[in-house]
Amino acid sequence: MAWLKASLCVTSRWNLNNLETIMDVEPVRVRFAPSPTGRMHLGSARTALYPYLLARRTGGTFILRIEDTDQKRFVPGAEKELVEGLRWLGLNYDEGADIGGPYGPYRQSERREIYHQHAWELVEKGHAFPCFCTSDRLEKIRQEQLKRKENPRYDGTCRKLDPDETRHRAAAGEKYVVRFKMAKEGYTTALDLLRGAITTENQALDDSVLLKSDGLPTYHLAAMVDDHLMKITHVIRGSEWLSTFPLHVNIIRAFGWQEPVWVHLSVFLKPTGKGKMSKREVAEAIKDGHSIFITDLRDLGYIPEGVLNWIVLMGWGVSEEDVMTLDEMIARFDINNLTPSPAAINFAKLDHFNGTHIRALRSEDLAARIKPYFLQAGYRVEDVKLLKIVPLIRERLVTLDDCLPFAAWFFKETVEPNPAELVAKNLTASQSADIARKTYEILSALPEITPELAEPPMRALVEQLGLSANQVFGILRVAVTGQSVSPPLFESMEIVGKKKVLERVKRAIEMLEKM
RNA sequence: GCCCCCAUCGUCUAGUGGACCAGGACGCAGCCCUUUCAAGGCUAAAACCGGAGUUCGAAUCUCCGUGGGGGCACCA
Repeated sequence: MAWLKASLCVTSRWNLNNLETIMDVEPVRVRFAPSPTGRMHLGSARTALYPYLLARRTGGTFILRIEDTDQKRFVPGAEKELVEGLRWLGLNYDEGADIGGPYGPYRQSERREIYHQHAWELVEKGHAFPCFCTSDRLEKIRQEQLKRKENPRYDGTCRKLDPDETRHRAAAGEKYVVRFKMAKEGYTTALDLLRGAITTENQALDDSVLLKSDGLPTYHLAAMVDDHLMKITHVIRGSEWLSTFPLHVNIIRAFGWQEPVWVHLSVFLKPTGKGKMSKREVAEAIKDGHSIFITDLRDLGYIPEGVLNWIVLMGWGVSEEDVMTLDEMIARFDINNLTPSPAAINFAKLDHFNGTHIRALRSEDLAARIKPYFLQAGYRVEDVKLLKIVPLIRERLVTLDDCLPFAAWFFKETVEPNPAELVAKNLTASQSADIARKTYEILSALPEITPELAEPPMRALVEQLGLSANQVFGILRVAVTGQSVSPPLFESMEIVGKKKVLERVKRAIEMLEKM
């Protein structure tokens, strides 16, 4: 076990000031191995992110392997969504189901022969046995055991069968599964990087099925075989595998293989911290503009930088600066600093990180990212104009689609102010109309409308009328933008242009006069 | 029921026996800035699950409770 302990000290504790001087010892080979049985959610994204970071940190290899050995639960579009999600997040893999690699195939359904061979290797070695028990019989004894308040487990019937007899029955075409022959006595100790040694009594372990009667392997066999064949050095997976961890270690030892470093990640809990999110709660989150699904998050206007920063910190703590790009995460990541405790999802924090990363985007970048939202809403978008708008709305966006309420009006020929909103606070409609007329005079006298030219005379007007800037500018804002909340007024008017601004003020005057 | 894992502000976390009357972040509250909405700045409130041990000294180590999570399939 000494070698394992030594290999656990992969990195030293990082220090902000000498990041560059710290080098990890060995390039790792790590994998993200989802099963295409559902949608890609936050948990999957994080179980992909950590190995990705470790791979990039150590100059290693990140692999995507598809674990599709359950034909019953297979969901057609799932693999596509997985790949799409990873690409969107920027977690590019070096070897994988759709791109190949030296250890392929990377889709388990295409490796059937390999598992069959390995299952029988274990049988020949005396570590596994073919089992001919029917599901009906198994179910019956399970019920009986439950009735007797015993733990349901395989009763060992076929374990006692003569090896030659079983070989012949199997060869003759009789349906069978291959079960692992678990030691009946002693203990199994397995080492998890985050939790230390985990010891289990062997008698608590079952003779688990390795190869199903349809010829496909269970996870237990397939994952162990593939991790070995694909030379995986660190297995980073969800804590749902903790209970079968001893089994897996036993399988690897039965083959006589070297163990990888094991890291079992915690689960994500619902926002209250009590339990996992239910179907209903997932649906409610979506109504609220949030989601646990990666492609939903994308469609909701979240950016990969924000999502990544959010999930990377659910299970990994940094003491000070916590806003990071993917590259910064790579530079700072230390697998030894992951936390083993479950984390509650906090969407408010996602909003915070998303807004923060949006603000950090270069104007051209942000413009390119929000342009589709305007297009989709049916607006004609001129890039030059869009680029001028971006600095005005940048710090107001929490999600990309917030660009619509703030800036869609820029692309409209005319705006439709709500007459009631045109009336300034604590003033009458006719008083407001009067202010609007004075505003019109000031603005029309200007050669063009820029903040430098327009703001001083407008401030003077506010002063002269003895009103608040809020009252005077408010009328103008609603008149020009058609809404009471907008980007900064004078900068906005500059983009709209003098001609349109005057048209709109004129229209507002008319509306106010009619009230 | 049995097995395994986890436990620091409401939430994510820092903390690896003395540097901790516990640090950062989100959120919340107040103030400043301010043409709306934001952003930004400042300030505040807010935690070591409980009980026994070990030790000169415990958030940190051990045990027992309690709470939470995961598993007990020819699912992953």
